[in-house]
Parts: sequence; structure tokens; C-alpha cells
Amino acid sequence: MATAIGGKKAADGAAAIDGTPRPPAAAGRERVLGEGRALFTAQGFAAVSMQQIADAAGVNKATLYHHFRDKEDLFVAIMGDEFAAAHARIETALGGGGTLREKLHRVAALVFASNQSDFGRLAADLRGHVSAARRAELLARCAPPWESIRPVVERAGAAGEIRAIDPDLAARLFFGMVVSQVWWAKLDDDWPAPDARVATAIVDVLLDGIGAGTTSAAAAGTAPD
Amino acid sequence: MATAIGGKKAADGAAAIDGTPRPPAAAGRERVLGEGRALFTAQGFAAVSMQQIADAAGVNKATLYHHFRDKEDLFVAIMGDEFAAAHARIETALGGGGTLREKLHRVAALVFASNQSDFGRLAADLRGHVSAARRAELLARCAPPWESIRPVVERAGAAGEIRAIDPDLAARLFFGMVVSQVWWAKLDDDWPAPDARVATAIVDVLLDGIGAGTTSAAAAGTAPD
DNA sequence: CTCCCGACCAACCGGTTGGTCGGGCCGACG
DNA sequence: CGTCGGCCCGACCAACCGGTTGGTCGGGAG
Repeated sequence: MATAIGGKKAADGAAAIDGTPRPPAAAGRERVLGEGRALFTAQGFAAVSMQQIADAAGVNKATLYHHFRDKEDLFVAIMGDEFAAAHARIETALGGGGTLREKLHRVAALVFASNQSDFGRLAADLRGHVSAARRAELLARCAPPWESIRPVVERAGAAGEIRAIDPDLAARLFFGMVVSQVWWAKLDDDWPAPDARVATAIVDVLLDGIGAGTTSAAAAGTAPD
Repeated sequence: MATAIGGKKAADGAAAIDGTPRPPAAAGRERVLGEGRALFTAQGFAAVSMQQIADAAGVNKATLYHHFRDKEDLFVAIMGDEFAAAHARIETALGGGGTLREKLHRVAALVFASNQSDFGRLAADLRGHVSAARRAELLARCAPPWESIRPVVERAGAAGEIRAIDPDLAARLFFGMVVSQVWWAKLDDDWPAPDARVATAIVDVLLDGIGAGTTSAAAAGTAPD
């Protein structure tokens, strides 16, 4: 009945039926990328079918293969955008000025806010379902999010604000604490999503751990109870 | 030809052909659990088929449904064993005596050593592909690994060894740092797997963060280079 | 000996998977 | 005007999916 017999118009029609009154902003390829990202982050690479993505984007499945070589190619493209977007957001949060403590807190709060950032899932799939070659190419093209943190830690280290520690490791530990919290909160429905309080706790643990000794004063600034 | 026409003997035959000269230890159901665990941790719930598990265990696919209601049931059973095993190992590492610093270091090293503990993947699948009812039942039956850490932190807090912090949160932050490292190391082939040095760094960051103030001396005890 | 039972299997089910193919629409360019 | 190339479509494919069927097997109970 409502099966769109016509050609291109079918896309808009399907979108309307789908109840997705998206602005005309994204069309075709962009829609595929957006909907695909949502589905992959929610369910994982293997659990999402090309048909689902096509339906969500209001596009025929064959169209996906016009824009992307195969499922893996689509996934890698999405991951590339995801990395870039995360990089941009973190960079913005980092560039807002303020103390190191404030900067890190903003980053943590940012990750907590972007609820869809199930970064663990994506990374696991990246390792499990993407060929080593394409994965290496992706990693070379766009750096993982903690790479954005490292230079900040590096500068703080050079300025003597924190004690000697491998900046790369520190960045990864910080990011590890942050994402693991969103992540395990999702496991148990009873556990509420991490909030600003958790963000403060994370930054406190990290900074008072690598602080040069004078940081305890700064810690007092955000003093608990 | 080699197609096993016979009945029960076919299982052992397939195993022999498979080149898996496993000791007679595990048979039938146990084999399924073991092989299933390996496959699920390596590739994720959705990417592993019942046929693969059956083949790996040297068993017919229908036999899986004799022992388990469906794929989800099998997965939950494996996760239960996994939780229990992790709990037991951590409990052992924790019970060996020594300072809190030493205990935590042992736990971190333990996780690093058991390379297969791709806990993130499992947990993500647990959330994405297991019904809320069964997931709640599992969580109620066997506690997640960080629950084993919490009482230790709690005792240390009561003994005044560390400053006031939610023990549950502290345990989760610690575990988050640990598993995130194994985890991201797997993402990039260039990055080596975390070792004892990383374990030391994690414990240092955590303890000197929540330490009562005198811990900086202890940190010097495990001084880098 | 018969009977029963848990473990196990080959064959099969409807449905879905990633991926392909030939062709129709439509704006741009000549 | 024609036609050319980027987008997109319906129809289709072999392979495979989770799950079910009817039935075989060895061994313990009576």
C-alpha cells in the first residue's frame, strides 16, 4: 500500500513514516553515517544489519553499497567521524581556559553528558571486526581521544604543576576512569549514570595523585563536604 | 568418508580431527562452556554463532540446545562462571597479606596477566543482548569484580589509611583504570600490553590520590627508575 | 532380559545475512 | 533537444542464522 513505488521521493517518504521529522539537513550519505553511528554505538558491529541501517536512513540497502565498499568500510568511516568529533569536542573543552583541574573536569563532564559515547563498544568492535590494515589506517588518520589529553598533561608537567609521570599513561588512566564509569553504569540499571560529582572525584584522584605536593591546596578548593 | 556415522563416539572423533588433544578433563557441557567463553570474549555475543561453538566443542549444534535453553542462556551461564572465576582470583590476590598498596598491585598484575579477560566486551554484550530480567538475575547471583575490591577499600578507610571517599566509587575507579589499559592496548597493535610498571603507576595514582598525606613516602618506596 | 533416560546427532525449518545486478530517475552539460 | 553520469531503486542470490525435529546410542534400574 504505502510502499513507495516512485524513485528518489521514497527516501523522504520513508523518513516521514519513520516518524523522524529530521530537518532537511542531512541527506543520503550523511543520513547513513548518522543513523549507522547511532545503531553501531547502541548494539555493536555484528548485531546491526545493513538492512537496519538502510531502513533507519530511509534508503535502500543497495544504496549503502554505492557509498561504501562494504559493511566494514561503512563502520570505519563512521568511526573516523566519531574520533574526529570526539577530538573536536575535547579540544573545545580543553581550550576554555582555567586551571588544569577545571579543564579535566570539563572533559569528564563532557563525556558523561554525551550519553551515546559508548566508546568501549566501538573500540572492541574495531578490534574484533576490522582488518588490521584498515584499523591501522584509521588509527594513523585520526588519533584516539586520549591523545587530546596528553599534551595538556605534558604542558602541566613542563610547568612543574605535577610530578613526573609518563604523560601518555596519565592521559590514558584519566580517560580510563572516565569511560569506565559511563560504561559500568550501563551494565546495572540500578546504578545511576555518572554525574558532576563523579567527575570531580575522578579529577581529585588523578591530580592529587600526580600533584607536585602543592596541589593539596587546589584540592582544598574543591573540598569535599 | 570420515563423516562420523556412529553415535556418541563422533564427539571424540571430531575433537581429535580438530587437533585439540584436550585432556579428558572436560566433556560435553563443560567443553561447550569453555569454548563458548573463549569465542564470546574474543568476538562478542552477536558475532559468534551456535554452530561455531558446537564445532569448537566437538559437539553437534543441537546438543547445545539440550544443555541450554537458547543462545542467551548459554551466554549468561558463561558470564556467571566468568564472574565467579574473576571473583575467586581477585579474592586470592587480595587475601595474600601485605599493605593495601601491595594488594592492589597484585590485583592489577593479575588482570594484566589473564589476557583473556576482555571484560569490557562481555559487559557490553551483557547489556546489549541479554534481557533485563536475566541480566538482573545474573547480577544478583554473582557480583561484578569491583565488588571484591570495595571491602578492602572500606577497611582501609575505617583504619584511617586513606582519606574519605566513597569506597564503591574508589573501587570502580581503580578497576576502571586497570581494565581500560588492557583494553586499549588491544586496540592498537603497536601499544604493548600493560605490565607491572603500569600496575605500579595505577596504584600510585590511586593511593597518592586518596592517601592520608603520609603516602608520598610510600610512593617513594616504589620509586620509578 | 526389558525398559527407561540423559546425552547426543543428522536433517531440516523459516527467516535474515552481506552483497550483487540491471535499470530508472534527474540535473548538468553539449 | 539528446545524452551522460551520479544516485538511487526493486529484485535477487548463496550462505548462514537460531532453533526444532525425530531418532540413535550406551548404560543403569527392575
